[in-house]
Amino acid sequence: MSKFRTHKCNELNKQKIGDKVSLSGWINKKRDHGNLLFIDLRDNYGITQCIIDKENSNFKKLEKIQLETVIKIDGKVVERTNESINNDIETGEIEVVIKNFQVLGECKELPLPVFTDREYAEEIRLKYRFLDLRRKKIHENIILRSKVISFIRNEMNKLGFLEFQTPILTSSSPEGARDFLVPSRLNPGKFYALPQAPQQFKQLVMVSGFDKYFQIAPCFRDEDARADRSPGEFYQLDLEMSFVEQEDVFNVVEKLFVNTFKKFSKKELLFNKFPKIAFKDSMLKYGTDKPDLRNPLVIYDITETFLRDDVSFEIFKKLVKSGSKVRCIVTKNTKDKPRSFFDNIDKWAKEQGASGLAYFTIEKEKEILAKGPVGKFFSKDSLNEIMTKTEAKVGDSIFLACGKVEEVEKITALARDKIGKDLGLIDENVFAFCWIVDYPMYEIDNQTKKIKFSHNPFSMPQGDINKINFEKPLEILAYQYDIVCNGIELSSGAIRNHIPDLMYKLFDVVGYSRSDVDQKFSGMINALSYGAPPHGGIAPGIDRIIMLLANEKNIREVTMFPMNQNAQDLMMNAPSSVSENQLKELNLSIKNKK
RNA sequence: GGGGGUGUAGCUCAGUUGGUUAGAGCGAUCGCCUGUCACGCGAUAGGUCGAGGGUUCGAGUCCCUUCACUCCCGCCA
Repeated sequence: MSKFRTHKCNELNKQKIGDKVSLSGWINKKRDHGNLLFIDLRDNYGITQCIIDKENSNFKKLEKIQLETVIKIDGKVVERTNESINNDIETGEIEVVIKNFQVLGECKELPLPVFTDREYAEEIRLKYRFLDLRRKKIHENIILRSKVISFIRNEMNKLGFLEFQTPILTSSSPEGARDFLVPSRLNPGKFYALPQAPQQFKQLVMVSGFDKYFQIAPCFRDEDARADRSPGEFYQLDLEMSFVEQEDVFNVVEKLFVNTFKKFSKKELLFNKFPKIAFKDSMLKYGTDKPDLRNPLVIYDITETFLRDDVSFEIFKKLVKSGSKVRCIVTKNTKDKPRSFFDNIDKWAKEQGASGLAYFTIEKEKEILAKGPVGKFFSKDSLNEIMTKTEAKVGDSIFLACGKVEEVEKITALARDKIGKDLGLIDENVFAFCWIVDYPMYEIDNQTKKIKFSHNPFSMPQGDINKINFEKPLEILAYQYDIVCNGIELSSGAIRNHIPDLMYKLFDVVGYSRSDVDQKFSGMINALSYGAPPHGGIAPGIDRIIMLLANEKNIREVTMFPMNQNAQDLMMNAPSSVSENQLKELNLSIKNKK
């Protein structure tokens, strides 16, 4: 028997009435009636109400004890009267009459309350994370995280995947995010980099003949944080398979997701078979490559209508002539919405940095006409054209944006979310998964105007590899895919290019010479030259999966010890200064101390 | 790097048009209370109004600068 307890705080019930028991835990709450004291004792498993009265010599001491003190109590289980049963807790039919108690861990005055559902400032939560983590919701989130990871691990094992660890200290890679660097003591002036993902290693695992690999892999990227993006580090379910095509990866991952989400959430899956949307179509219909498919709104391109002579919307017409696009969103049956509904959206769009959203409502009097600030610019025939293109009906409204393709995609994507939410079109009780496929191999870098890899440089281009037209690189598609759920990008993956010659040609397009490639990716390119199997994989983000399952909007709510937005750990005081001696050993000196 | 929001007691927040000694709830301390489960009642302590500067007879409130936290843009193959 344990020195500290005979039962956990969720275990006692009517069957145990009369038993002498010991419990250990935190004092969650006290209710002091002067001559009678209730103590809610909490541990990881639950809460048990303990009770003591003034007849007991321990009464005065317990009355004074701080909340969150860790104590052990010895006592007897007694039945509660019918009126005093508490159905909110598992042990609500009984209580423990305290005989003796012992303080196991004292508690100073609390900097933040543990027993409350109230939200409080992030800063104090992070500094006292160990207290914050005692609170119900986040405590449960972290337990959920453990269970999900354990479930995934088990599923992967069942599917024949082998779990391997790959190095944490590795080399800096020229592509992608900013690296975290670690100075090498034994190699002065040189640095390791923490892996942004075990990308090259997992491919090497395939070349090494292990066939199916996975890992709950820590990934490190020195980029700025967002609500759904931890600064610094996060976890991926990294996986890779040999002798597979895109569909084979899809089948494995889709099953895994369906099983995981059905097991850990009450929400319905909108699609058991995830729809596949080509990148190009997604950009057109949703303005983004991470569409929220819970939202029924769709974006239409009606640029051509603005070339008509009977459309007199001169601002847009002028822009269209200089290459701009007009995209629109149709809202069903909104003709009776108040003017403020439309104006709010226009105002909101301006706050997003767009020039606003024009709108009109289609009505029918003698004939079809458009009402609203820009309605007068449209003829009957032009409206009919728009109605055909967009399947809009009388009574529907149309929100219009005009601009360069990227601008118009961005604002319509945001507007689609905004209008969907405003109109209550989004079902919060479903998960809508989809695959985004057929990513382009390359894109134009907006800053440098040069061509660059749009995703992973190791992806396999689509089509006959002997007939790829390297003269038109922007037209080359890759076997590159993402999983998106409810507008959140959960994973991206690819079938890899395992053919060195092809790799050189693809890198040549972005200006890497053969020797550049040999140098920067020596491990990879060398390995691919010694008999590499065709292979591919994907890497779903664990933290975001847990976010969805826990119904949280912020990744810190599912991360045990997160850093703040400035990548500082307020509890451990990281990052911190180091001694001169440490710097000296590493051959480093700090240039500007501030 | 840029934009928005927030910053008042240990915690969560209120504080009107610039006007007396800056308030409430929770927590803390002290007292009362034997059936609560957000127990109740009474009292006490607790404040660099994030910091600095300015306007003013007078600033928590207005202006400027700055710091911290947060959300977004950039960034994240």
